[in-house]
Amino acid sequence: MINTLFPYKRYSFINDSVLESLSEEEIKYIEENTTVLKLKKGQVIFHEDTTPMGLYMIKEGKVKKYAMGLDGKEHIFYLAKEGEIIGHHELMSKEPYSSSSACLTDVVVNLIPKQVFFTILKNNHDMKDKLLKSVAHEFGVFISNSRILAQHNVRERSAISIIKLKEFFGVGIDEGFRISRKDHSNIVGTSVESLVRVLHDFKEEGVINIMENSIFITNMQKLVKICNLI
Amino acid sequence: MINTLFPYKRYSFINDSVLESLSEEEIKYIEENTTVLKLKKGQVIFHEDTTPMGLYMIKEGKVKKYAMGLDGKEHIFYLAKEGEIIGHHELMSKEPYSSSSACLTDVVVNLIPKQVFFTILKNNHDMKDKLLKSVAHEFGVFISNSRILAQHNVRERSAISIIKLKEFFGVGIDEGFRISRKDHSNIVGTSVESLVRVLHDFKEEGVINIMENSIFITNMQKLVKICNLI
DNA sequence: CGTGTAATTGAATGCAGTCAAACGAAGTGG
DNA sequence: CCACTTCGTTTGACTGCATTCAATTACACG
Repeated sequence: MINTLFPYKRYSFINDSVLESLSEEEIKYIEENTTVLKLKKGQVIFHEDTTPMGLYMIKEGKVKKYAMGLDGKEHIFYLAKEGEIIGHHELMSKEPYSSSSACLTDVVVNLIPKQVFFTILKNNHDMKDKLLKSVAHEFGVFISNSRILAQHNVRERSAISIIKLKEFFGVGIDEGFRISRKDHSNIVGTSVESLVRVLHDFKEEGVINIMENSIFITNMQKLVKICNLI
Repeated sequence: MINTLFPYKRYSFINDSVLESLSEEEIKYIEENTTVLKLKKGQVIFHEDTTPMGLYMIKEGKVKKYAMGLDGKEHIFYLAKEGEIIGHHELMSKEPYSSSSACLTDVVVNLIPKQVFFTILKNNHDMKDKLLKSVAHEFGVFISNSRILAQHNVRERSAISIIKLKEFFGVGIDEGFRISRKDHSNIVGTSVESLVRVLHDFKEEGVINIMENSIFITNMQKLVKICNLI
């Protein structure tokens, strides 16, 4: 709802929580069987191609989901934050992780062992429905992302990323967000240098401002126009 | 299982059927409430941004799922064939279609009205599980596709597409498959001209052959190498 | 204060897209 | 049956966006 000009929902990283359907009892059961992990910025939560141990609930911090490229370059396709769960796709499809997850900030996660997860899922059909709905929704978001990657140039993708990141970091008006150029360029799907050049242009054009490495949007309307969406 | 050198499963279009869990009774119920549609090559099954009416079961033929780009160019991200269902994501997420579907060949589909689908889903938890598993699996495939698009060049993506298409069309050794350059280029994510040039190169290098517009793989090992995967 | 990492800027290369035109196949109507 | 049209495919030439390599500047941290 940040901006009615931007087709927000379909392009957003944001996902509804599927954990609302849990009863008091189930929450208690989960809490008793959960391991709390405190992770530092940069640490990997799980690695691509490994076997899922359970489900991760993010309690604090921001997380990136990415796939490793040939040259060691990361392809970041999803950002998750407090309240979201990660690793549920692979748990459900009973396949190895198709991607890796790592911490963008210091993070606190709860690891729910897979037996616990499946026990709850077995009885809680409401949660099953929510999961189904959630995954199906993410699918639509993913299609949008994929299309953006295929059909927009670096300048447009960068503009889109800035709006999505502002929303993701949940910053208000007159607030900026901070992300490394490397992570940012891996979200946009370009090189660090190309991103830097585009950011430079945006600054010159008066659509953003960069202070202490934080990005501030100064002209949202113009930025949305640059996205060239719809 | 076409070729052990190619990391087949994770990149394939192929998806398990979720319809196996249906009982005799349920199949009868579906058949009584189903509309059979006969569609010509090129016809659209459903349009992006419209409201789902139901679920489509493909009885005969091949179907492309795609999203429209700015310039009217299609971005094809999934191919489906006999036995598969399409439109289930949007039905489950209760959102408008996030993509369009059209016929690559003449097609026969069964349209199962959404009430019928939901009635069955309500009682058949096994099918719900299978759907969940299916969508979660497709998600992994999708991540792979997205990564390929982001990190491989046109030559590599073309090679990958040829192997996937051979598998999709289910042709044996010494058999070719036929697809228009336009559709093919929209799968690869490039222009028609660029694809043609790459195909020309592949032919000269002896990895494929083109006869009567059908593509034959003549040196799979070399083709896999060109993919530059893993 | 020095050292390593991140960010920025410059220069050069090349991949792939666009535009334009030729060619081939298939279908239409006179 | 042939001229005509239309559509799909192919090839050529040109252009430009974005990557890569290289060098410099800014910044964080011990």
